[in-house]
Parts: sequence; structure tokens; C-alpha cells
Amino acid sequence: MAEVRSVDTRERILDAAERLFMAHGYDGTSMRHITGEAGVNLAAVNYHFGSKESLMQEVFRRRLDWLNDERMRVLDALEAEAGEQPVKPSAIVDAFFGTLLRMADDEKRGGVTFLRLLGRTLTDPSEFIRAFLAHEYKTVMDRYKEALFRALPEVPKAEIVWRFHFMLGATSYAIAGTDALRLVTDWQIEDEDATDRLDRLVPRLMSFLIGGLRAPLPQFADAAGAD
Amino acid sequence: MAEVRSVDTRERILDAAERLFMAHGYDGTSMRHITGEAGVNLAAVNYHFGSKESLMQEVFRRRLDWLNDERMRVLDALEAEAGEQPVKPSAIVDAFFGTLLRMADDEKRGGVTFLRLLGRTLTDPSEFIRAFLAHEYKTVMDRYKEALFRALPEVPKAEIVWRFHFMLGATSYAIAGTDALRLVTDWQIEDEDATDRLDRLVPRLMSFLIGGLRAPLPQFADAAGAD
DNA sequence: GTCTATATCATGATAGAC
DNA sequence: GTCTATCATGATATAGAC
Repeated sequence: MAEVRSVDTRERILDAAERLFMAHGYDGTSMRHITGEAGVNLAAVNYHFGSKESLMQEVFRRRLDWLNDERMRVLDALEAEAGEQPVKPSAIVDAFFGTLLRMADDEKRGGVTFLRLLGRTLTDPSEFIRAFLAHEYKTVMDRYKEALFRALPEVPKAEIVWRFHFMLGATSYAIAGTDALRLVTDWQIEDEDATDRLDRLVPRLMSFLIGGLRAPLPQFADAAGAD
Repeated sequence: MAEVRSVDTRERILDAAERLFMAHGYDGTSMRHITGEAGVNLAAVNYHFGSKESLMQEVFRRRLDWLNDERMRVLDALEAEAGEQPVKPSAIVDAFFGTLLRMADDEKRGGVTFLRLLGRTLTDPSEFIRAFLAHEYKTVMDRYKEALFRALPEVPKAEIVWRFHFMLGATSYAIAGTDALRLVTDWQIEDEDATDRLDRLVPRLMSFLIGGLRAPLPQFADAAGAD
């Protein structure tokens, strides 16, 4: 009985923490906020997770484990299908970023709340969460990096790495800002309701990312070794 | 004498706050950290700025005033030069993002420290700083939005707005991560030292941004009104 | 303008009864 | 597993001497 309720309590804490970390950031969210929102006792966080830092890690882990497994699964399938041929760059981009963005529709996986939390966390990591995320992402990143190298043999590897980085940035920003509206502007986008906006975000962002990924190579001023 | 030193104190506080907000975020930085780092008394912040929030605003204002004035100046010059013709999209992008990125070389304007602070703040704004930044940016954003509409008459306006948004994201991420290294990966980029990396960031990012801005339009699944 | 000293409050964490 | 009560710490802000 008590054990059954504790599963509930654990999930309630995770849900509340996810929402509040998204809205106010890690430092801006107190344990009292979290337990108050979750309707559980203040001491429950330390009982179930040990510390606030461990709670934060568990908030991410419960979503990222699924996401990164899924990304691996999809890339496996793409590579099996392509056989000896390299996978198309657009398919790789969709496997990585599309899989992420489609979590928005999946409340079971955190929906937009988790996406926005991830978006803001990727540019504002405390040292401990930066290290944690780097570790969680390492395997997947290495696989996708290699896939892009094979898919774009004519593009210097350093360039691909940078462009992956830029793509992460565009995506983080897009998901961090969606629905709470664009951060720095108050632009109204006519003829679109909130549902449209989210549905159309994926193709919009995909076009942008592929365009950037396949852009002509930059000319460096020093014109030296463009490796 | 006392008045002369106070100018010093003000600047020392602003410099320390800029560096610490960049490294630890707003909530993660205490007034004790700031005044300790600046070598001034704890009470000096409240004397000179009134509150921590006002200090944060002043940290941004002293850099953004210059940046956004400069962006307006450059766009004025481009439009005067173009006469009746629309300005080239790549020139607009460079005027907006290039002007920002070139602040990295200008220690007088905050250099990389301010850039990285801005990068992380744009995806992690407290409510008060979000409102403040939106206000600071409004005039400039409206000018650049209009310039892009004229430069790309064949692209739907909603698409341009979204792509500007994606460009902001890629740029924020690029400047937030530079030098402290890519957040989510431990990729090594061979054959490049730190200086190269920064020098080459601008052309790299510019190619990516223009590629995304000029990408083929997305196909929406519902195929309805692609406005 | 600058400083010390302090008021007031919120934080993360834990001990120990139930 | 859950609760109350509390500890130790650090936060912002300010009053008042110099």
C-alpha cells in the first residue's frame, strides 16, 4: 500500500520538477516549489532521489533514455535499408531532430514541457548537468557524426561538426520558444493558430536545417588550410 | 575624489557581474560573488544600481545600446547604397549577426564574455529579463524584419519570421558554446587552435545561416494554405 | 561614496516520531 | 514511506556610522 503510493509520489515529483525547471530554471526552482506543486511532503524529494541534483538528473534520464534509444533504432533501420549506400543527409537529420520534435505530440514522453526544458537547459547548463548530458548523449552523437561523415564525404569533417552544432542551436531555440512565443520579439504570425504552429514547426525547421547543412562552404579570410 | 572612484566601482561591478552571470547564470550568481570578485563592498551594488535586477539590466544595456545602434547604422548605410533596389539577404544577415559576432574581438564592448552571456540568456530568460530584452530589441527587430521581407519577396512572410528565429537560435548556441567547448559533445576538431576557431566561426555560421534562409520552402503535410 | 553590522527571509538537507 | 520540526547556510537588502 505504502509502496504503491510511493510510485505515485515519485512520478508526481518528477512531473512537477519537469514543469518548474522548464518554467524557472534549475536555480530558480526550490524544493518547496516542487513538493508544493506535487502535493507531497518536502522531505519526499530527498527520500526518493537523495538530492536536488539527483532529481534533476532523473528528470532528464526518464525522457532521454527513450529518445536516444529511439534515435539509435531509427538510424539502425536507415542504415540497414541503405545497405552499402550512405544514408541521405535529410534522413539523418530527420532521424535525429525529427525524432526529438515529434516528442511534442507525445504527452507520455513529456510533450512540449520536456522539449522546452531541454531547449533551455542545453544553453544554460550548470556544470553538473552539462557533464551529465554530455555523458548521456555521447554514444548517440558519435553514431550520428559518423553517419553524416559518410553521407557528406565532400564536406570537411570539421565543417560537419560545426553545422551539427548550429543545427542543435536552431532546434534548441525553436523548442525553447515555441508556444510561450518567440523570446526576443513580439512578432505575430498571421493566419496560424497554436496547433498549426507546432504542426508546421517540424517541416519548417527541417527545411532550414537541411539548407544550412548543405550550404556552400565558407570562404576563410586567411585562405590557409581549409582542411 | 570619492566621486571619481565611484565610476571605477560601478564599472568594476558591471564587469564582474557580466563575467559571473555568464559563468553561472542570474540565479546562480549572488551579490556576494559579484562584490567579492569586483573587490568592492557588498552594499555598493544596491547603492549604485538599486537591486540585483537593475544591475542585470544595466549589464545588458551598456552593451546592447551600442550593438543595436550599430546594427541600425549599418542597415541605414546598406539601404542608402542600394537605393531603390532591395538589399541583398546575405548583407542583411551579416549586418545583424556579423555585427554581433564581431563584438568577440572588441574587448571594449565586452568581447566573448558578453557574447556568451547573451547566448545563454536568450534561451534562459527570467521573466523580467525576457521583457527587458524584448523591449530593447523591438526597434531593431522590426527594421530587419522589414528589410528581409523586401529582400525576399518570393518567400512567405511567416517563413521569413521563423527562419530569423532559427538563425537567432543557431547564433545564440554558437556564441554560448564557443571556447568553453561544445556543450553536448566532446568532439575534437582537429587542426584548429582556439584562435582559428573563433576567427572561422563567423564565416562558418554565415554560410550556415544563409543556406538555411535560402533553403527550399517546406512542404506541409496538410497541404492547405501555405500562406 | 563607502563601509560594518544586521534584519529578514528562503534555501537544501536531515533527524527522528509515526 | 510519510510527516514535523529544525539546522546550518546563504540570500537580498538596508540602517546608520564614517
